[in-house]
Amino acid sequence: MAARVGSGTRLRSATGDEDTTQRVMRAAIAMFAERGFHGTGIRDIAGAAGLTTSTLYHYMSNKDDLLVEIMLATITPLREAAARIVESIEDPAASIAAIVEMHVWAHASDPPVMMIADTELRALSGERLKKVVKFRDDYEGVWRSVIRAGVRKQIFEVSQEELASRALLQMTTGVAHWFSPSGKLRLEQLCHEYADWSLALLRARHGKRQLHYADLSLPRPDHYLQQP
Amino acid sequence: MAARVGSGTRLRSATGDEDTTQRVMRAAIAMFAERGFHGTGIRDIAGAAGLTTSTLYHYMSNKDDLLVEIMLATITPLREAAARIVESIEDPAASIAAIVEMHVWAHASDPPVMMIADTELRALSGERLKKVVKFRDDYEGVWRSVIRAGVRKQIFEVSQEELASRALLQMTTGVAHWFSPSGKLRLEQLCHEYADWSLALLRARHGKRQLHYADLSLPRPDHYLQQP
DNA sequence: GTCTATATACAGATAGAC
DNA sequence: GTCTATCTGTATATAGAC
Repeated sequence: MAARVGSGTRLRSATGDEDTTQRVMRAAIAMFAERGFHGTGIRDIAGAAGLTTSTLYHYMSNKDDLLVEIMLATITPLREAAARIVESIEDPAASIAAIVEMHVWAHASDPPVMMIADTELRALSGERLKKVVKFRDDYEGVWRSVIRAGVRKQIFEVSQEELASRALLQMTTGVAHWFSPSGKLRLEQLCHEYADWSLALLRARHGKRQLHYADLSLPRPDHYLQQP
Repeated sequence: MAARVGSGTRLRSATGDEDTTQRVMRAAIAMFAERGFHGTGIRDIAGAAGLTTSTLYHYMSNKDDLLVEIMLATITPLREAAARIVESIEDPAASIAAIVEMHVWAHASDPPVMMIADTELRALSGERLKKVVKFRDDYEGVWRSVIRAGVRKQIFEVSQEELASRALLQMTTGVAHWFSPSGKLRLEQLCHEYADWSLALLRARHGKRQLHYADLSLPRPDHYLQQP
């Protein structure tokens, strides 16, 4: 049986045939990112995947579910990586730096899919919307709790913790809107820069000394994104 | 003659009758912000404005031009306010703080229209896109040049000036995506907070002393948005 | 699994009466 | 300036042959 997007199927099936499903996903991602969900027709997706519209419907249940699947497949790895980070790093300053680096890495590595997750929530409604929002809120909750922990331990100094976490999330998510790998900036350097700015914004310090990214020793930005 | 959106007409006509034009604009803004440009039908706009679709076309030339008009009317005041700020404030730290406050004020005061300007560029193409992008780039250019000036005078300390200006813009623009006036946070307090964070991110200092928002004395965040 | 053909609804936009 | 009626194209989705 083929892997069919929607209807609770997973991204990859164990019984072969997932190449086409993957091609459909990537085609939809490219089009949604460029023209938006409502700006993209079912014919556009089919054409980009090299299928007719009827054949396309063999690989997905409908356009809405395809979007949900794309979003969940996008947010889930971020959530898992964030969980691994808070599990393995105690210091809130190092944690938030690692989370920021992971987040920026993911957004710069695949801007189209991240842009969709960032901007197309409004195309959903009802149960579909609820499901995706829950995933996103869980993820953002990790950011908030790390910042709260840092404030409690007097490592960070911000009065509005939730506000600060939103500010950091928006700043870092924005990378997906302009980053292109051809740019002169190396990906790792980009991650370091944003992590350092995040520490500055939170006025991170150990004792009296202001904390910089260079004071920490973290694994590569994509370390926690890798499956264990 | 009525003020007709598109075809180079201005937002307000001198010959009465602009009430309906305004109502059309506000209706379109509300719908575009909620469902997106492509997710909004011409019938939705007409309905929200209390008109039939035919009558709607009496007040606009077409849907694309309506979007362009909304975007230009949104960006223009920001651009003008930013110009007034750099004209009247010499210190780059005070300038960037004032620009951030103005920007956040505008985005929190009217989230829907700012969200549209932020997310619906991809709905445009050709000449229309070029025109709006030029306006936006001009505005963002002011941020960059202020940051550059601060780095030159050794008031700011960032290695990637363009990157920093993008980070600040994205962080502050994000306010439009969640702010609701019913929140417990006062609007002015919000502006101060973001301005302070921006100074922290840029590692602003006068001499050896790190600069905080409280060290500056700026007019109210909306001061420069008012017409002279 | 893939196709041709098509059902059904809705999109943006206009004609022309009043 | 506003309406009713409608044109024309395209949208999502499906039926059913191969």
